[in-house]
Amino acid sequence: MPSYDPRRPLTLRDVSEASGVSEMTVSRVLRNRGDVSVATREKVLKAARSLGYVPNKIAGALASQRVNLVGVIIPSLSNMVFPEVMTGISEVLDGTDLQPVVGVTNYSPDREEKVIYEMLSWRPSGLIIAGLEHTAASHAMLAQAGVPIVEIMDIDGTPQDSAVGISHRRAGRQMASAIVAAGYRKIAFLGTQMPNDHRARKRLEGFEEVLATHGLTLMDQEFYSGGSALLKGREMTEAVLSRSPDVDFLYYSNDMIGAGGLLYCLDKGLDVPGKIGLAGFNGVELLDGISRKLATMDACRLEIGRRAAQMISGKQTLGKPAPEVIELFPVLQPGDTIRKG
Amino acid sequence: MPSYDPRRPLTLRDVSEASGVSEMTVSRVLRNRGDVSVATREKVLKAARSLGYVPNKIAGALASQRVNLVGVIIPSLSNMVFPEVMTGISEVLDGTDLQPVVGVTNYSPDREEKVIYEMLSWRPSGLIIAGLEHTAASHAMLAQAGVPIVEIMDIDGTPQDSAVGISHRRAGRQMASAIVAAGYRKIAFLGTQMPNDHRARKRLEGFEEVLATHGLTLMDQEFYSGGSALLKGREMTEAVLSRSPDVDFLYYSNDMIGAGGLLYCLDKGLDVPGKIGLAGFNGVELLDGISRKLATMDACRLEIGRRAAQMISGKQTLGKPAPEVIELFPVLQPGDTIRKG
DNA sequence: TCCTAGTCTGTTAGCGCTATCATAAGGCAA
DNA sequence: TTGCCTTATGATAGCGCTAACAGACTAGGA
Repeated sequence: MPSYDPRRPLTLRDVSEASGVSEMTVSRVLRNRGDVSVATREKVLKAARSLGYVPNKIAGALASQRVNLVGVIIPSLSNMVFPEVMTGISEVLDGTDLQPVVGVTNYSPDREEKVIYEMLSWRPSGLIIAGLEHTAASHAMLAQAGVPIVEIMDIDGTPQDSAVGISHRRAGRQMASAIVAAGYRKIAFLGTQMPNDHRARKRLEGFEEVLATHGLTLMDQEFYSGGSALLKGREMTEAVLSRSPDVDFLYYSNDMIGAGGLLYCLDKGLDVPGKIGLAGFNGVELLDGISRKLATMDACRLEIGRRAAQMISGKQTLGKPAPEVIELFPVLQPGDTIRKG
Repeated sequence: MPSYDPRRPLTLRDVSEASGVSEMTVSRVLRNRGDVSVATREKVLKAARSLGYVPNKIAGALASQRVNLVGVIIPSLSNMVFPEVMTGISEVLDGTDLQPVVGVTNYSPDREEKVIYEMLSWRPSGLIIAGLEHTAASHAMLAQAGVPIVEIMDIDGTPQDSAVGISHRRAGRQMASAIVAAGYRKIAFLGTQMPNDHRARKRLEGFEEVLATHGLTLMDQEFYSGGSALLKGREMTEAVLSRSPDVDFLYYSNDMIGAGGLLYCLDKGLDVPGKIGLAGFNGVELLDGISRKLATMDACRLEIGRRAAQMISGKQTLGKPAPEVIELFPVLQPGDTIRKG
């Protein structure tokens, strides 16, 4: 057991003195860089271990001008979508020397601005950020950051630098086409009351666009914010069905509220998908345990995370990274809640 | 718009030159520290803004020996429990100048060791870490870190420094008592196959302890790992019920699989809670939308997060922090799946 | 007048590392 | 032997900021 004063933090110098070599050599051993003889290496490692030395990355980063951190800025951790993106990112970064650091904005542009500022002040090697819509100040910071920026989830717009995502507008259109093709006509939308959830908004826009080409409009709409999504889905569904009893399709902005609605319909003994159809969005695996499978579209979250991480880690080595936009294509999963054509 | 070479990152010196004052004064303005005349302050802020300067916290942290980061080390983000802890932590830290940084261990002790090392190498102001069980090396690092450490979720054991949590053993005992009191006797356990989920293990130990005092043992057990929890709950329940048809109670290690089991029982038209009772653990609000409410115990996650953050931020100011252990007491929520006494 | 106190700004010296170059020691061909 | 390369280690000079102190100036009391 080492005897040291815990109030004086250990530095390279302590390890250097304990092992009888210069600080530089200790640094080389600890980073596996440069030629060090086997004997010296062992000696240093032994000393470092017995002291319980943990290198100070603050100092290391300042000296080397390199920080092995990748900032990841997302709106929320509590719905199931972003943890899965994180999984994809971690999966890829685990094979590099980069580390993700998460910042959460709660769908607030102001908060996003602060998080970007905070992140950039640590001079990360790259930034992965959800969405294409940011405040003017945020855009300015991203533009001047001097590191690769990858905007994820959405590609309906102009990326700052690179982007990986799906077209939510197209996703909305696809779902509308499928619903109309299945013969549903009296369609209601149930979604979040979030002015800053641009992706949900774009899906709805695409959705209504297609309805319009068929001479249709939404028969009813219902919005919520906060609370347990499953429960909200149930409540909203009840509200819509009592207000507009002849609705024959419920389009939800996400799978969680869709599942709540589905459970409600099943409880009420409604004929799903005969008399009434339902669809959500996201492909939340979590919900696989429900007896009837909700129609949905996979948002390619895992793949988006992977690609984004690859872009950042790939650009590490190169000098002048070329902006790149990758579009992924979600697949409609009709499940058991849309009538078969 | 500023015209600058994006390859040369901005420093305090650039702002200093642009505004005609010393770097020190710029630093003071940007940190709101010390006396600076209003005129100078404006001048500096204007220059900083127009250049798009973002301070370099790496250098600042090294110089001031202070890092406004709190490391939060948790096993997973994909079940609902830790995001809620994070919410509690953020809620409190938002009122301070501290910032949480998350590390995820995936329930692996080795990975936890690496994450601790990585975190400590950034010299955070404090560390919040889930659980009391760590590798020897992890314990050594925590002991020598020289910053406040708060172990959360669990208090059945000896904390390194401070701790906030519940007694999972007691929680298991409470649930067993309630189940036995309601007259159930043929009890099965369904849980995760994770040797490192110590909290689930402790709950089961407490549970079996009480059964034993009533001359009972578990009639059947079923374990799973990975996959959609809701679906696994369904499958495991089916397996148990077909293997042990006269089981009259299903105790799940978490609410998600419990909910899967509940949906299965309801689909099969079983008499819940008459013929068969169910209970989970966690108080996952997410599941409120299911028509029948699963018996559970709230794990006080939000409160744990809040308290832990308070302990860290409180210890910021004081010199020698006193270790502190806070026990919270979960409340049994009988829901609709345990017979009324 | 001096002296003190208060307000503002600048100078100096690091923080704990790493890049870079310098040096020392050994090996080996000519 | 010389010369030159290779391997192993050390010395020096920062990285971009901030703590701590030093100074310049103003105001006001004796």
